[in-house]
Amino acid sequence: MPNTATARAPERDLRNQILDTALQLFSRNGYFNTSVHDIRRAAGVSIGAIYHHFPSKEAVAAALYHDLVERMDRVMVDIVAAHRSAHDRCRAVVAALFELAETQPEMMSFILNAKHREFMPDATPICSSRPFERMLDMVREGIASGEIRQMEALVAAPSLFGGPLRLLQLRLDGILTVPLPSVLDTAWECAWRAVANP
Amino acid sequence: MPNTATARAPERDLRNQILDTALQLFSRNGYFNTSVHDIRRAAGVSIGAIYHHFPSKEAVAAALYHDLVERMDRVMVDIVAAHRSAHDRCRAVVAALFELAETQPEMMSFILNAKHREFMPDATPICSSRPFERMLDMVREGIASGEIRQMEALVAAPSLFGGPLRLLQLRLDGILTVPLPSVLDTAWECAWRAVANP
DNA sequence: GTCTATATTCGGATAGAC
DNA sequence: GTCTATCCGAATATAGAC
Repeated sequence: MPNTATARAPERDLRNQILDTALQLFSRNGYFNTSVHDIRRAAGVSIGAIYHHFPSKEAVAAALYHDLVERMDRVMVDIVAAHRSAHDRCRAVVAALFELAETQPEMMSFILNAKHREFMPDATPICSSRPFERMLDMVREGIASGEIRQMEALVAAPSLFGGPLRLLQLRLDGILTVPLPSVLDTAWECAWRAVANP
Repeated sequence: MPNTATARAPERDLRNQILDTALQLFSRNGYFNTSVHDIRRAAGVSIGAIYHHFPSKEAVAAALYHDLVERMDRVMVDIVAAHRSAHDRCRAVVAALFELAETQPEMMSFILNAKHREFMPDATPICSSRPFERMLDMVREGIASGEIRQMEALVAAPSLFGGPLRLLQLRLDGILTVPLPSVLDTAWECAWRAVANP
């Protein structure tokens, strides 16, 4: 039955097309300022198609959130595999975040700005998600190895990543007009000095 | 005419009562998850009273935003007047923010979390507001005086305040369970090391 | 100036054809 | 599986009494 093969590809394409469009609109206008009809129009699909693939508008946002967090997590896993020291791992994280913010600003905007508690039933703070947990683990190991000064990991982690993340926000908001990678060295030097063992 | 005196006080009370209630609901449930009827019920006033004092729900949020930014700005002005060096000023800012986050978490949550672009016509990024401009100015002066290392002020400022702000966020989200002032010394040491001239 | 009741718009979700 | 047309509830804002 060739129809299954021919049907499956567009089916998946359609779902991704809906998700891609929703990401753009959500990150640009916000979840509540985006109606399902807006998604329908921008994606060039029908309402029925959206409600065939997702049970509700909320589910679209939830699926999007899930996918993006998973992608972020894969980035973290790759970094842990590629580097050994806490210093190198954390620097790679900042570099990757900066790179992603330039190449996929909608994704970063959605993950960082979206208040998921506002449109998702299970109030999952973004900082409790797995990629952020992995960043916290990197810091913990850095403290254990002596690379990072002795202190609460819950204080060290935001002290290390808070600056770069804030900078990223400024970039997404259009306040910072130069590409993030061009300030990576300076930003990282500041971030690392904040917690490094002298 | 005594009625003007007796009427003016409750009139102003009512407006403030609406704003206080709106702040609580907005910061707890978000702007879009809060209906005017919710405000009406929680504030114990009528719909008519709300629409007498404000032309729209959006205007309630805008007035709230304006008031809170103004209060933040007064805090900054006082700090600038009370301290001389960039180090002391910036530390006082972080201390004040930590203190405010404990005593008035709704206010801080609204200012930091609310995506004002989503419900305010004039898309004013929070970082362009005057209190944040003043923080940037403190950093600029620190760079000029040599207290802070030579670098772009737009990189130094988030590097300095990003950590504390991130920590503040963790506290508001309930991830950090200890009061912020108890970690002020550690957090500030990290923040200042990030940018300080050695 | 404050209230109640109501109008109008709008968006999420469904039904049923194809 | 995808579409069009439609329903229903909710939320903002208004009208008009007191």
